[in-house]
Amino acid sequence: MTVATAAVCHTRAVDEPSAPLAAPRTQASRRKATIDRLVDATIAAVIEVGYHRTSINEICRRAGVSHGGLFRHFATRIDLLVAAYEEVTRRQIEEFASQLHRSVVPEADPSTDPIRWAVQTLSDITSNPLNSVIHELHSAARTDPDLRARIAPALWAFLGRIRAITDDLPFADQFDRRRFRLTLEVCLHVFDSLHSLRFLEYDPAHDDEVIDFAVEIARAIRPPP
Amino acid sequence: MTVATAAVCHTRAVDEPSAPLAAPRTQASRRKATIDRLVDATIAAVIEVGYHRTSINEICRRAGVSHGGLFRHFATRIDLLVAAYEEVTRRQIEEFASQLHRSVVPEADPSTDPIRWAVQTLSDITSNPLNSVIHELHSAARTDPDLRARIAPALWAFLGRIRAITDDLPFADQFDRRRFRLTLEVCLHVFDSLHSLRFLEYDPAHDDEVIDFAVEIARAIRPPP
DNA sequence: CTAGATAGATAGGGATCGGTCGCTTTGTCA
DNA sequence: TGACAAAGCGACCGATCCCTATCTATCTAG
Repeated sequence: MTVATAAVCHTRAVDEPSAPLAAPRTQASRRKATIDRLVDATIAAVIEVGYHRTSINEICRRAGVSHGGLFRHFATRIDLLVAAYEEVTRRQIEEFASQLHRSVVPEADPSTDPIRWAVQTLSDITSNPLNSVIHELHSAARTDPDLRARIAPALWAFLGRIRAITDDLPFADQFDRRRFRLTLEVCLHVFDSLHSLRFLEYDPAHDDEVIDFAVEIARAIRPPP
Repeated sequence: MTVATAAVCHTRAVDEPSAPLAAPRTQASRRKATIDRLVDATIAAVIEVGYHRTSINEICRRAGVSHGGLFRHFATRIDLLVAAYEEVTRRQIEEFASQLHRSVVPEADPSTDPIRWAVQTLSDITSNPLNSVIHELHSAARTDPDLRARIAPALWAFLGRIRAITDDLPFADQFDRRRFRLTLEVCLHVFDSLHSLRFLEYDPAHDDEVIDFAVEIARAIRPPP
């Protein structure tokens, strides 16, 4: 055990005995921990109060970091919001791939229709609160050329990864490629738009109705002409 | 001719001889003209700079009205933005009904497929810049309970009018009611979401591809089971 | 152990925010 | 025509915005 480790253990034992990793020990870990807290706080703030109310103050308050500390790691507010956007797309891709994977592993319920599973997964992903971060930044980017230029590459990468994942779906070869891709795009647009109106009224029954209808569309479109 | 009218005519003849109605003559028309200018300026500002940059200053500058003049007619910024939202939904409904109507009047090209016409109309309406005002306010309303409470009734009325118009489409009875409504809802969601990503890249060819696919879906769904 | 570098905190600058308050200009009505 | 009301104006308010400059605390390296 190094001296530094011993010192940290001592401090923890006195101040907060059961707190996990109260103080990082190296500059690098201190830096990473602060950046992670700032990005997490930014994501939470955009979800809860929206893009234009996610101010430096709001982020610092949530992250427990001072103004000076924030600007040590991010030169501008937009830099931090772009980092949050990239982190959100990364998490969404991870969740999407992970959830889709569950339908093809041997333990999956064999009675599950893979098309329905995929549609349900698209609905789940777009109804994730993280998705509203993406929507908020897209909405802001429409009228902010700087922000638009910053998130465009991340958005293209995001769409590319979605396509790569969906093109590998086991039932893809039951469609012709054009119809398959368009069907998936339609589903994504429908759920994206449908769930962005949840602020008005959340009707799970209607969600299910739309999911059923999307499955019906996919089946009706499936046979090549 | 009253004295006031004579004065106005005189001023117009000197300053801008051909300008239409440079100065309203009654309190009521002055009031209406100012309110209209403020609402128009608000709509234009939201389209061009977005919801959160549509400040009192920005609106007054565009409308040629002072701060004091604005607050004479709208108690808060949100009041004005709600008025702009209602005006936009009114214009969109008007445009929607008018454009749909053109496909059923005798002068319409008889070779036009009414389903394709309706789908194209949905795409046109959602790609109208006015639609971004609706999107901006929905996005802001998600995290602003006051705004949400104010625009919710207008949104419900808007959706109700869309449904009333589409339920009267001449080919509605070729579908069963549930599939017909869901198909229209799917189209609206798809075009809404698709066009909200135009800030990234505008690809008319892809728009056409999606329109073709929407028509294909409608035809595949049409026959009752 | 110490000198230098990195991380974090605090105060405040310059600009803009939504909104108020007197004031002037314009229209109304007896 | 003159008193009153409505419409319009712009200075000003406190709050908040993003960001910087300066200082202290912590970590690294020789």
